Amino acid sequence: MGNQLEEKVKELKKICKDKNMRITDQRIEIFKELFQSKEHPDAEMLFYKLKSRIPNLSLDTIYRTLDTFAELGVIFRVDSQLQRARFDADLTPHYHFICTKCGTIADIHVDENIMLPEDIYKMGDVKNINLQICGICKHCLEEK
Amino acid sequence: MGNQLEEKVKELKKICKDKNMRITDQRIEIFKELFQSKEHPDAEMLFYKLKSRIPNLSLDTIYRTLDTFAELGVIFRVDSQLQRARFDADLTPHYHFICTKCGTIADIHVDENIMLPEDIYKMGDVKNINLQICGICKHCLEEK
DNA sequence: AATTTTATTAAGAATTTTTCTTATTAAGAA
DNA sequence: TTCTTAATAAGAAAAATTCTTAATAAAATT
Repeated sequence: MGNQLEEKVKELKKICKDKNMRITDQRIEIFKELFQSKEHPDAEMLFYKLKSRIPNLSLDTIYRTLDTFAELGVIFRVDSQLQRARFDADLTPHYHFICTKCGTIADIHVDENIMLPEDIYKMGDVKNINLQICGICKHCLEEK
Repeated sequence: MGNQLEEKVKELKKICKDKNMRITDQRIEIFKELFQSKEHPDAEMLFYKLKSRIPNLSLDTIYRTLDTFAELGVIFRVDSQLQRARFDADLTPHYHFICTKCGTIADIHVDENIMLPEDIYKMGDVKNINLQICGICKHCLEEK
């Protein structure tokens, strides 16, 4: 049970080692806290929870670490990594490819909306379905 | 061609009337600008473009109007309406139901990832797929 | 084990995005 | 035309995130 956590931490340590990243208390504790949480916490929630264990922890470290982890693919960011609110007046069924480098958003038009499990509608009153495919666009890939 | 815009503006005006909302120049021009744009603009991009047509336009009005339109379902917001970055260490295939009222995020686990059209992978280097179902959760619905 | 190198951190300032406050304006009703 | 009040402009304020700099500590080297 709790071994799953240890296993995951071990994995994380290996990834850090492989990437020549240092294994710090902050990194380990932030990961542990997030892994054990089921509430999809934000930086401040983690900060509050970890403050007792790491008294001089700074919020900036949490932001930085979460960014690093998300970049590594060790954790998932639930929010769209868009720094600003973006809008679209096109209401026909389509999704978005978001380039995380240049911020360009491209439409992916489809014949009809993806089929989703019925369970979704049991969660509450569904207002909209937002499918974002994040990555690096062709243009940015060529620049590299 | 350009008639599609006029048609859409007519629709918008009707919706405003039905909802006892005033039909202001600002609202019409913001909608027109967004509808004609294919770049999924943010508030500032719209502000810059509209400034010449409406010299004393304020950025606040744009934010307010876009919010109103999104609420009405007249436009779509591409970013997640999460005000803060939120994270998840669970990497098994699942999606998120986000309550736009209380901010709770609930997991929707699925057997496997949704099938997406191949076209997606032609857009660039896909890093992750983020499916957010937004709405009002059961708990909030009962409170009302 | 001690020393060195340098990545990471803490602290707080700064920046960025968005929202709020208040007086003014103008849409639509009377 | 006048009246009512929703919507706006302007700028202040708030909220979230990132940056700057000096200090710390991880891990490589001696």
